[in-house]
Amino acid sequence: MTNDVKESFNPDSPPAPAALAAKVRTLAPSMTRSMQRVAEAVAGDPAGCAALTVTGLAELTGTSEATVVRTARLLGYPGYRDLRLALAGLAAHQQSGRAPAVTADIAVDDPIADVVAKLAYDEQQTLADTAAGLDTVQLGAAVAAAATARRIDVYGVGASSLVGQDLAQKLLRIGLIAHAHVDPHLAVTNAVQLRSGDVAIAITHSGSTGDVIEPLRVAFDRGATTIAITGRPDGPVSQYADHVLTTSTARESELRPAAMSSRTSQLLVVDCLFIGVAQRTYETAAPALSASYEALAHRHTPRSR
Amino acid sequence: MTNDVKESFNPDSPPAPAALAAKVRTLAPSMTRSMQRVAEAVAGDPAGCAALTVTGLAELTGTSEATVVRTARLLGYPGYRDLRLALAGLAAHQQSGRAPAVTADIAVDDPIADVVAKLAYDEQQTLADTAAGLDTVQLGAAVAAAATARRIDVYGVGASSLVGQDLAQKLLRIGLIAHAHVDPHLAVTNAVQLRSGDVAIAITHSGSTGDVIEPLRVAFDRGATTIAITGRPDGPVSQYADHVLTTSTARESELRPAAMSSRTSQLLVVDCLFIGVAQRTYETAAPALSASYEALAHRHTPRSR
DNA sequence: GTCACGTTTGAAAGATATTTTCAGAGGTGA
DNA sequence: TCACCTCTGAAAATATCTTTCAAACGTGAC
Repeated sequence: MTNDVKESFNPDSPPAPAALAAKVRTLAPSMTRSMQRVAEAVAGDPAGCAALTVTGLAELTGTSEATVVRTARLLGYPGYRDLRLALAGLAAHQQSGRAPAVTADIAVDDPIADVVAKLAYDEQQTLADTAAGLDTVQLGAAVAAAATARRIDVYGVGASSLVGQDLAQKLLRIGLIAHAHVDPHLAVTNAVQLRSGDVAIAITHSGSTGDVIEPLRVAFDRGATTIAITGRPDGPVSQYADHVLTTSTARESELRPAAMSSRTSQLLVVDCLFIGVAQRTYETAAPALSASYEALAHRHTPRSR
Repeated sequence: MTNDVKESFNPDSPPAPAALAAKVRTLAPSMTRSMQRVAEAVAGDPAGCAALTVTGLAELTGTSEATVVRTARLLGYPGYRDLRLALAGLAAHQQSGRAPAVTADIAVDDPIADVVAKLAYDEQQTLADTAAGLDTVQLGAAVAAAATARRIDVYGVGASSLVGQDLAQKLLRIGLIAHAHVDPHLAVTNAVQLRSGDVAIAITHSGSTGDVIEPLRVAFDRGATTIAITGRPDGPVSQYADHVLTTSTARESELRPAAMSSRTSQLLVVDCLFIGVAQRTYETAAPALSASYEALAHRHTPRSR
């Protein structure tokens, strides 16, 4: 049989979802005049009909409830109620098939709803790209180093600084000694203290942020295990990194600076790193996490309910 | 005849097409026990529930018809009939897209590659849920207020503080006067300065973080336009918010605290807010953005290769 | 502990929607 | 023209959904 339903590439129809129009055409000749009017309305605007009661559809088609029910029966449903459910499904199906035009850049005059859709789509894309491009061997090595580190220093400036703080905050929560450095001078000063068994993590999208490379270089020279989280694995920062974790570089637009999407990518990498460490230190991490929840609980006012 | 084909991307907030699962999670905490049972059944097996009458679903969940109707109302539908139609749509929707393979929670003994895949998937899901559940009208109003604000104060503590800093950082970049407050005492002290024409933004996942609610309340009392970004739109924080932007509540596990996925959701909302504001202030925002790029350029060492 | 009060809940009444029934309208061929 | 059949919709019957209301439950105050 040759189904040439052109609206969807998925003509799959176990009960009778998308093949409704075809069914109407097939059965139309065996219908009476009134029933044809109903069937026509149903096939022409499934979504609209799904919103109508049996009485409403009868009025719309200038027929009676009885006729509507008869038509539903002829189309293979137990009654109008079930036809209506099928129509609702069909409507949703059609709407989803309508390819969302979210691949375009965000423009100045985009309505706010489009901004939300495009942004969410882009971020999802960034996540997928990052996950696909992440070297799990490098990640595993980084996790191993961090899980057993005496102390962990994180360097990041600008947008990356927040990512670094996020990482340090979480590592602290599971009982590790982690610190995020924002001030480049203090970062270098502290890096001097590092030695073998310590871990230094530099976060920079461009891979060439001097303020971040410098402390990492010092840590590297001191014998610490160094990790770079960067979108440019071939950049200068990698020179001083034992392990390089690559973030993806999403497309940017005038309204959406690179810092925005790189942050999403960086956060995913950082979260993976964190969870990996939490797994390895589960014995101590789990109680530490519970403890921090409880400590916070009293800071929340009781809910209204 | 009047065909009212609704083909806008995000028709309106009351009926939720695919965002149902997210909506259930968001609203679940504010539900009573019986209603939670119903909501759980609905979210767990939309297709199955779509086949049930109100009586059937009441029996299945061991509750009464009244409770089922109440739940449907809470989820934003006029009654059970409409919820059922939406469920039918959702079921059809789900059937078209194949079931994802990475729905399991992250376990302690997952290999690192699985962690990456699951985490990325969860985050993507969180983004989709957030985008679907975001009220664009509220967002638009928030954007309008922020774009014309004399000054913008952002409150957030803990994980949300980083989100707040991110927002403030970006708004500063396009020439707005924005400040992220981390210290609750200073936040209140500063909130006293606010007045009509100013904007205060509180970020709290739980919706009941006293340290964040307090400054927002003060700002609200002073006549500033207040915005709450929260996962609990029915929480105490909303009392003092002119506009509530809802973040989605993703499932959490022992290794993946709620703070982690809420952060993703919050960042998306914040980014949408930012871009909305950037659109509205494009004349000044665009040059400001370019200027900040150039100012940063010399901080990057020329790349190797 | 006990009481008062607000919340939650389901049984049953009430309102709608759907299905069935049935009698008349409309058509067709002798 | 008439007998006969099909088609049709009004209205009754049934199913489904919604609302009401009082009892059960939980919670905080005393």
